[in-house]
Amino acid sequence: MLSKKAKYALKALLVLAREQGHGPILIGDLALREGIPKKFLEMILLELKNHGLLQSKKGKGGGYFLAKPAEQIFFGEVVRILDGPLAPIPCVSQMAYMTCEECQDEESCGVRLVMKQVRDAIAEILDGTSLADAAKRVERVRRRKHTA
Amino acid sequence: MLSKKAKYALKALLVLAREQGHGPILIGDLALREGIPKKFLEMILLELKNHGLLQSKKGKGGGYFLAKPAEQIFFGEVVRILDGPLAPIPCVSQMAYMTCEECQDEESCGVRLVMKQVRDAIAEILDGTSLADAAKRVERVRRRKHTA
DNA sequence: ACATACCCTACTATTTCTATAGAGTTCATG
DNA sequence: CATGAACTCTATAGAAATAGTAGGGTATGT
Repeated sequence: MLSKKAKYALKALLVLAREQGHGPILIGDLALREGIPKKFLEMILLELKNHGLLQSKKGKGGGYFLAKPAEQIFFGEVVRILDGPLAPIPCVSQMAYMTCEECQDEESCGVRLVMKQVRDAIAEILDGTSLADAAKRVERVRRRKHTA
Repeated sequence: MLSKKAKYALKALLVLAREQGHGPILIGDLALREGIPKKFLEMILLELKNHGLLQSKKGKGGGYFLAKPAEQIFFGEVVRILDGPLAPIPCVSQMAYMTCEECQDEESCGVRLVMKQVRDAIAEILDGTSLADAAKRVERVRRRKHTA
């Protein structure tokens, strides 16, 4: 399950991706535009900044902007920062592996075998999709809708 | 994230799948064998029974056994019973769809587009893997390990 | 009758999630 | 250099979910 934190983060990042190059954007604007509680979003963006995904400018004319091109920020990275490992179970996590205490033989655990497959499928999608990719797909949907 | 409940359930079911046809198995035996708190497992198995995956017999010589062939019980079903929808976000869930209140236009939401992909990938794996499938894979690993 | 073993409800402790509050810091501008 | 805009950071708090525990009830084989 994706937390609201991660969902809000991704929504805000997608706006920032779209507006990239047009100068900093206010937290308040992002919050208003995406229907996110402002104070909550403040915390989230700060965390993303501290992990190097965003940069900010204080004072008048300030705001947030992407620290790197939208092509280089992936969904997987964002989710890992805010929600932790992608793996559905710690014994198949790449970034936060932990054995199950109750497991007799991890290698031949049926649950683990299947959950490993799930982890890999999730990781392939989320680590293979950048903000730019998602933004492009959104554009395509919007255009199709508009034309129809 | 898979809850311990679902993990324990799947572990117990895999044992029952393996022992299918050899009569009922005691909760206590399952608990001991898989390192699961007995009372907790009791609750879990009951829930699975109430959803039609298991049958039971009371009194001496009693215990639990699968209600249908291991080929017809899928990981997806078990996880849905114990943890709810597979979808990482309610707006892409098949069984428990809910709109995000804050979303302006769901159809062109980038987060949703990507999470839909994730849901489908998870569902394909979990709804495509039966207890029998997993048991077979476990057997294969064990044999390989033994031979080597 | 009696022991065995599942059935069921309720409760509790801990943790996680979703925020909110409020004071502090930096910066542009007049 | 004062002022206000805007981000920074820590602490706190209420609600919900998670992971169990307790304890009695019910059916069954001998």
